[in-house]
Amino acid sequence: MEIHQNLEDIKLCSSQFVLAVNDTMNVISGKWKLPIIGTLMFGKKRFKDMEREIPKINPRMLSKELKDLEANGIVSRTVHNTTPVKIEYELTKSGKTLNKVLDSMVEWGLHHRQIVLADD
Amino acid sequence: MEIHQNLEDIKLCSSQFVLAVNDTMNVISGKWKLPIIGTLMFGKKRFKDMEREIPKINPRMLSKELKDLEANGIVSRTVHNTTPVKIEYELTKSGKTLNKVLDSMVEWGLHHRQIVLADD
DNA sequence: GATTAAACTATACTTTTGTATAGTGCTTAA
DNA sequence: TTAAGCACTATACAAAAGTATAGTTTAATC
Repeated sequence: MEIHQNLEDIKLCSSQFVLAVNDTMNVISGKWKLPIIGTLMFGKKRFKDMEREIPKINPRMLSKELKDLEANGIVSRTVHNTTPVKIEYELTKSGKTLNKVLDSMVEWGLHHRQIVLADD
Repeated sequence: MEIHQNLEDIKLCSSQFVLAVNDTMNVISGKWKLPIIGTLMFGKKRFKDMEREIPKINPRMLSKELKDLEANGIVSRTVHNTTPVKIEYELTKSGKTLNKVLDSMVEWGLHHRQIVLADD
């Protein structure tokens, strides 16, 4: 009986892990999410700034992805009550902690490149 | 002059980082890559085993993704000279080290969930 | 008064990704 | 000898993701 309970615990735990990985994947997958998160790592930005800084992105995609990132709690959008209004996007706390994931990806990517080159 | 050289170094370095992240993303993105890598984390598997273990995957996708992962040096395919032939897939060294990336994703995902739930 | 800038939105389209379903060639077990 | 298992492949299709291009609204600038 106890063994079964533990098995259930393990299943529950590993399914939590799967959910967590999926959450992370959803946040960073797609062609433009990482470039956007990347520029915001250097600080607040306005829409037009990002359009200029991210090569080849178009406003439709930028708008769509920013909404997505906002809905997922990665980016916050602030409207400043000036005339004309100034709108700024920045990473949330959660958004900033994504750098740990990115770091592990940089590390793996560099390491993997070395191995692949060594094999040829 | 030296300052310029350093700036160039920084650009070169950060572009290496971007390439590394992209490599990692390419390896894990798509609907089926992580489920496949996930089952192989528990050891060698045959095609049919994986088809059974990964819910809802179809053989076309499994075949396609395995080829992709093999081409990227994440999975190796071994043909055993028995009759009938037995084919086994397993993670390469590089494939196994992906667990570090996955761990960071689990950690971020769990953490992010807590924050999102706390905000509601 | 015309032009420019910010912050987007709308429409139509192409490409990529994934699904559904059936079929092939080989081998062994009933 | 018929059926069933393995390791896939083939074809057609649907859905998701991304692109191209133009247009809107509000305000500031020349």
